[in-house]
Amino acid sequence: MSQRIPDATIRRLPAYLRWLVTCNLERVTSGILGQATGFSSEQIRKDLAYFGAFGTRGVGYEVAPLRREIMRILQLDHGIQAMVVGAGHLGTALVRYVDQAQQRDVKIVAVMDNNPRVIGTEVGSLVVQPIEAMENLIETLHVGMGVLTLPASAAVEIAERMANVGVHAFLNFAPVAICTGYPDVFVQHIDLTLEMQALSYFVRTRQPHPIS
Amino acid sequence: MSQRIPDATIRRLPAYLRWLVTCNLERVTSGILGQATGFSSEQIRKDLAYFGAFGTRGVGYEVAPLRREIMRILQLDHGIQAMVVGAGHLGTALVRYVDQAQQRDVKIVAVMDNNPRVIGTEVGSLVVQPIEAMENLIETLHVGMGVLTLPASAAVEIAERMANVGVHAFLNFAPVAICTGYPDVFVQHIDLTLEMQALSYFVRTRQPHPIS
DNA sequence: CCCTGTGAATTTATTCACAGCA
DNA sequence: TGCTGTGAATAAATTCACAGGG
Repeated sequence: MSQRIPDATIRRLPAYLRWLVTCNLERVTSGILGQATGFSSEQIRKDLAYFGAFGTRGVGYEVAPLRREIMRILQLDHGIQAMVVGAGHLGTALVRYVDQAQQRDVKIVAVMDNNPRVIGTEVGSLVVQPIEAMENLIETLHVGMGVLTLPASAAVEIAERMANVGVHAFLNFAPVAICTGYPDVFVQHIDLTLEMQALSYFVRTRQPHPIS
Repeated sequence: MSQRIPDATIRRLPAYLRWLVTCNLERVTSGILGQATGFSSEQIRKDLAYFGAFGTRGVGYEVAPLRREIMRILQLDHGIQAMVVGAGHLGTALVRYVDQAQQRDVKIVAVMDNNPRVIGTEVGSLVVQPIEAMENLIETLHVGMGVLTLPASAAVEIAERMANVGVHAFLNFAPVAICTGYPDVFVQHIDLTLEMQALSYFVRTRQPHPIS
């Protein structure tokens, strides 16, 4: 029954989940969910089947239990505390953005910086804390996720320090590869300028489309 | 010689490129480049081999020609103009972030919004323009890439309008699937809250690591 | 001997096709 | 009949293993 769930599936689950919490339906079919999220219906059925038979044949899936199950799988059912390190443009934007998205499952509980001019200023509902307090705050606030929005030069050292006190998961916006010595630390790298460069490959000739 | 270059390779090229422009070396081996960017050396050799034999056996790769070739592949050699639509937290942060990253290859040339209170304000070196001017600006500024940092409700319609006047590539931060009718439009979806949710799967038990 | 280039093997992911149940 | 669940087929990506040139 319980085989390993592929990474690709895990990365799709949050997209399903968001639609499920906003859809205002009691039941849904893989076709509808696929339409809404941009994946194929087979893919969705296969993904959902990894964690048991939730659908009823001929009908579809009950939204509420499906939603609960995805939250359980993603470990969102008891909430995750995240810490943003680096209160520059990106860091502050991220805090405010997540703040206003009203997420209850993943919550940003602290913003750190090492610039004395920034420490103490308000960002959304938080106050920027000095980097020296990092280890203590991670401990007391039960931080399980690190969001790195700082310069490449500092990112590696900070990640190492966070990993040392038990942070296993990172969202890294710094333009550098993070390699803590720990094998079970997971780093998701997002580099906005790299994304744009890769995208540029797909730009090709700039021609107005015929209205089909 | 010229078989199709896989998508996965294209997405890695920008990471190689960034290291190549900052490394201050004349030659580099696949091992060194791999160490620096976090990929395996075999992978790098395979990637680079897709666009011809650039290395010399026993020695490595000449940095300058390799750099030029990657830029050519990614179509970064003649520059790409991008337009950011939505001057909220994320949009403004993105503009300032890319501004200060001093990118010459992908350049943000315009920021649009529909809020009269925001139109006319400065964001980095740009002034926020009204959404009505979008089609005209895309034309006159030769915009080839759209960056969508606006609410889900507006994103689909805006993308459609942009595609109609020839924008083929989108970086979509809005929490919604973009489906223009056009098959050759490429949408890269980035959803920061979804990334954090997927990451939460990897948080598991929060235990300090033993210093190994 | 070192490091590239590349077929072959393997792993991973997606799509197909259809059996089975409401 | 409609939609799920799933093995089988296919495709894509990665890793292995080593031949071959400098």
